[in-house]
Amino acid sequence: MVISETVLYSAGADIKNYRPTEFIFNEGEASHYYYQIITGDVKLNNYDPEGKEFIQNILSDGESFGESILFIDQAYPMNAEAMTECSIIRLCKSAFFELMAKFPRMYLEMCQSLSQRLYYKFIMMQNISFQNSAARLTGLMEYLKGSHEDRKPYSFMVPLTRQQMASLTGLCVETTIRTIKTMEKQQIVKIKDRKIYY
DNA sequence: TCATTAAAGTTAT
DNA sequence: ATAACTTTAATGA
Repeated sequence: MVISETVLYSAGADIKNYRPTEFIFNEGEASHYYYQIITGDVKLNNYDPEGKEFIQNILSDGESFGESILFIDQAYPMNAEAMTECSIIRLCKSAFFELMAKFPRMYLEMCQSLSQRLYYKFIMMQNISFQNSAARLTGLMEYLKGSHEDRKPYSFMVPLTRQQMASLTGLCVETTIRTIKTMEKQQIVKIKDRKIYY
């Protein structure tokens, strides 16, 4: 979902800047804002009691977040944490709904955006229940490559660290590394300068 | 098959 | 320099 910045400003939005590792909102809090990233990367995550992170999603420039909970009266089920220096525009709940009411076209786009998120969640849930590390990782890479033009093998550089891939698939880093290595031997991926090409 | 632990090398800040 | 990331190896569920 991308709403033009001018529209957001005239609706009363403001900008907030965040430093890496800073939380934009926390699990358990009530949701009050629609957030849209101007620049930077944000991850939606959870930490289990032992402190191990599970990343729900990673978002970048132009993408929005937090809106899925805006429609219901529920606390956030995850944290939003800045991964880089971030400039984020936010619009409060009431103004957001006024905007949606005023521009049906925008409302439709919002539905499409939510649908897209749901699709991602569904795919990833299936991936993770496929009880085997190689399948989980290919599933993740296949999804990421989906938003990429070139379908050829090795044409897509996975824009994630092994650590992040592990946190997205619920695997541990070491398993991720080993699995990627055997996948390289099987010619499923190529590795160049530590970057993974799929 | 995978997580965990530990130890060490590498890269980024 | 120091933290973050990557890698290898041993061990156990």
